[in-house]
Amino acid sequence: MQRDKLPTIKEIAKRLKVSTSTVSRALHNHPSIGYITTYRVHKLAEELGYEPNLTAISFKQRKTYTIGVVLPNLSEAFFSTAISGIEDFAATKNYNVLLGQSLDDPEREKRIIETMKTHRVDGMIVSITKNTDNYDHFDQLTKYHIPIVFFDRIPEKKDISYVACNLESGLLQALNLLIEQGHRKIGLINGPDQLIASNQRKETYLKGLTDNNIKPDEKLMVSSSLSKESNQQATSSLLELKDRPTAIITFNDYVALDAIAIAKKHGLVINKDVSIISFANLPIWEYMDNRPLASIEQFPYRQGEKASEILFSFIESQSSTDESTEPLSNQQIIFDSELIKHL
Amino acid sequence: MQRDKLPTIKEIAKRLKVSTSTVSRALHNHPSIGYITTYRVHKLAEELGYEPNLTAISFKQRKTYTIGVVLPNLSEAFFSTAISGIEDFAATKNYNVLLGQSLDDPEREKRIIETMKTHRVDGMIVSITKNTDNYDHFDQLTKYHIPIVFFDRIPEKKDISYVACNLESGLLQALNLLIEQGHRKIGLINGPDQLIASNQRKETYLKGLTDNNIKPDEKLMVSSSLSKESNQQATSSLLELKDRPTAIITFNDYVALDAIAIAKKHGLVINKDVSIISFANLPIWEYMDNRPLASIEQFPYRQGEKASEILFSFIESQSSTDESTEPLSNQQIIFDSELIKHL
DNA sequence: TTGTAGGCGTTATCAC
DNA sequence: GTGATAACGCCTACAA
Repeated sequence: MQRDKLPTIKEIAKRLKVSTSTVSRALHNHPSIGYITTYRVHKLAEELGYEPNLTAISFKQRKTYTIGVVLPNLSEAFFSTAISGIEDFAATKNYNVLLGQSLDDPEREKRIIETMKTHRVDGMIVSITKNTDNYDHFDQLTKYHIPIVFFDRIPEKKDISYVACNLESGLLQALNLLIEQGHRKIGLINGPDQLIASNQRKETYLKGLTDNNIKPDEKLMVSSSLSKESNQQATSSLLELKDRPTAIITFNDYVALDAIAIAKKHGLVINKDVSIISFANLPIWEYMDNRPLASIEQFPYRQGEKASEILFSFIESQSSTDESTEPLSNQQIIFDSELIKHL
Repeated sequence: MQRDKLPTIKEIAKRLKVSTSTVSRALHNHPSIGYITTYRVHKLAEELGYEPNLTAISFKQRKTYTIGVVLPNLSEAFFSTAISGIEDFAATKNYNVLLGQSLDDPEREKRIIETMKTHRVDGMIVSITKNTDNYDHFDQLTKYHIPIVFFDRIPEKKDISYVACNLESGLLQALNLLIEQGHRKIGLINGPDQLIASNQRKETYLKGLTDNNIKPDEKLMVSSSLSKESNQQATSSLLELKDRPTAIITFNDYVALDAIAIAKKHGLVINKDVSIISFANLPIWEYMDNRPLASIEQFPYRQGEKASEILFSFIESQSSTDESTEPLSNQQIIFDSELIKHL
């Protein structure tokens, strides 16, 4: 009962009184198999409702037709959009996507990577945890020849492939826009110091100001741990300066939400008394009344697509029988962020 | 090079001059294996960095330790939250999650279901497409003894397991709240007629009104295809009635966003001139100035958890060797929605 | 054009 | 306690 056998290649072979290899080849339309045989096999397969057993194929071929995707958090629009891009691309290759959420917990991340490794995924796309500082579990993957493409949150490590977004372009556009509009005191609410993302923002911010002959003011640069309270406090500290900024650039949209709320509490009118520009992760600013002047867009969907594209180039090169081709070298793709104004 | 062999049970056996069966048993701490042997096996396995090959195990055991999850759209907060619940639960069982997005395209849904079937997932959680009207691909799953739990968007079909949310409770609370506040002309912007979800809303709406001795007014009930334009048009049609509603209940938050925008264009003050209540799918109303008075919450995370729980009860009952236990019967769980006021 | 046979890594059923 | 062996479903040299 439990074991009412599903049709297999063997079954078809038996009924047709041919060998399993013939059936296998016929099903793959191997040219060496005669037309009639091929036809009969296909026909019977159809009748029996035969479907190849991928677990057997995976086992035999050492390929699972599955990629693993590990992201910090699916509930962030940035990541859920990215995974759409990944999933779409994988679908075109007839691949499935094994999903894991690290929830920014390095231990959990490690566990996920490991179970995906035992699943023998053909490749992985990973956006690391905020706190990942040990990359051993990633190195382990090379042992299994599992290619990995990092994405957005990438480790500080040489010889890896990744897709990320260059915050510089968008941020410089943002600064230019603000400066054009006459702003001279432009604040920055940055993220935690240990994040690369924070450093990038800070450096570009400094560069953008000095390029425009504005002397950066230490007091205008604050950090937030990205909790709501911290965001609010950072905003307050800026707005309560006796020489308060007339524009603020925030680490991301969530910070912007809190900043906007606090600014309003201070009786300020958004984008009039204080202009806000932030790094995009929300899809619905258009619906909000008090929204940033503009967002620095990072194109998560396209990034996801691109990461998949690179990953599949590895996967496909691996399975190419051509032994002579040398291994593909790592690729680092950096998208330019872009300033999108909210009208 | 390509084939630098990974350590296997066989390798360990050879080195230790024992049989593979001994190694296998030792690794599982089988009681019949001597303490010393067990120890030596574990030690060598560790040294070699042995890791079980799940593809082989899946093949042999007819279990993949993977569940498939098919959702219409990950970029909707409702679903991305739900999948968190599913993923968390699966993780406790050491299961992986194979993800597919149907994007509300029945063809795509069918394809996903099929590839998951060939992957031999141990079970599936599915929220069907808006347009799914053929359930053959689901029936196919029973052939492979793949249990399936439907979730939120469930097919009209007997003998299935599902987890869904009873909209009635929350919607009645919403109506009561509005009526308490003195509203008598309460509009409904519903979704497409063919959706069960729309019918449920409509029926409950009618019931809520009549229970409160308010005679439903056909003109106050409109439908939207859920596109932005359609939402706007539906809202306008309500607001331009000479006897316009003083409160509107919308099909979901996205409709509410459009409705609010249009209401403002009509010069109305939200929740003063016209109160809005909607079915929740957005996480960030708290940041918005013009937000609904309240949302009808459907607890996606908990629903996802519950769906997983049911699914795993099936999965685990299947693998129980006890032949005598009769198959678990289907379960239908219905959560109560709840009205959450936005202060 | 088709068949034979071996093997992928693991577990399970017998034996001993 | 431990070992031999078959089996899971499929693919692929190698033969014929």
